[in-house]
Amino acid sequence: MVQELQIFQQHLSKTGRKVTQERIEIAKAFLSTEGHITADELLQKLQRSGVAVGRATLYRTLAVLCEAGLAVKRQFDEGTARYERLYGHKRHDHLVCTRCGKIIEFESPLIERVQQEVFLAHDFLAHSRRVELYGLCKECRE
Amino acid sequence: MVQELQIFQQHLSKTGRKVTQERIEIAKAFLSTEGHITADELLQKLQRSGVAVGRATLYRTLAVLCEAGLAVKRQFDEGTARYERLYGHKRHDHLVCTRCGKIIEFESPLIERVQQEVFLAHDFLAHSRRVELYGLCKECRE
DNA sequence: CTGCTTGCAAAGTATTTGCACTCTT
DNA sequence: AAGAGTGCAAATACTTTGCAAGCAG
Repeated sequence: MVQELQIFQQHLSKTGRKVTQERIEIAKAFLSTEGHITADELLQKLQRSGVAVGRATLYRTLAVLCEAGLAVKRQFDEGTARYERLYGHKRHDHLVCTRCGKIIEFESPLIERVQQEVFLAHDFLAHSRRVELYGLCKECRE
Repeated sequence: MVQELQIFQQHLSKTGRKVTQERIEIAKAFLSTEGHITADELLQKLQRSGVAVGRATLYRTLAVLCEAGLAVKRQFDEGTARYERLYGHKRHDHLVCTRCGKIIEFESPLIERVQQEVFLAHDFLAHSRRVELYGLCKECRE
């Protein structure tokens, strides 16, 4: 996380932005999170640690984190976006339990191949993908 | 489409709902659409044909169409939901151009297999999936 | 006639933006 | 000191809901 924080600060400077207390606090809170967090959850996490930042600043900083390549914004099938750490994480896809909301990450070399074939077949220049499998986890079936 | 309309009417009756003019008009407009339409696009389509229904009714009817298994609601990476016809359509996935927004449907038996393997490996009961590949189409690269 | 439906307008979410004030650089 | 950044509140975008009036069964 230390390394990510440095990247973040460098990114701020490099893009002519200022390294503010708020941005650092938000970045720290986000970078000490595993999994997939919503803006609101992150705000609550900050408030619990006694840090009070405005919602606007939160959203603005999350956008910068994405820009810096440290986060990705994802829309699962709720109405709300979730943010996921990117740095040092392997490319992966998601398995989601439709009852309890649990999200499991998985990797599949086979999907990589399918992806390439489809892009090739339709003459697309690959950019990214989103693969989500929805089902019921073991616990939720009991 | 005739068949789908019948299914819709049956579903309405079966669930103790009324077969109203509005519902029929909305269903007709939706079922005569190929591809992936937003609520707003559908509303405009209706207005162009001289049918004036309220937004609320539109949303309510789309929900019933989904319930009846004739439509699916999908969130692509915009903020807006899109509705897709389901009846008689093969299971497929989507290839999306990030510049022009074009959506191409494709099928891949290989993905079916990957899906089953992942569900098995994590002991999930399969429900559905969402696979979207994002890239630049040929036209948008020129 | 009963009560589900409709359309309007108001309320909800999630996120963005304008603006006066504050803090990095 | 200059101007980017902050928080608030208002604005936006999409969707849902309460309610009085309308229409299907």
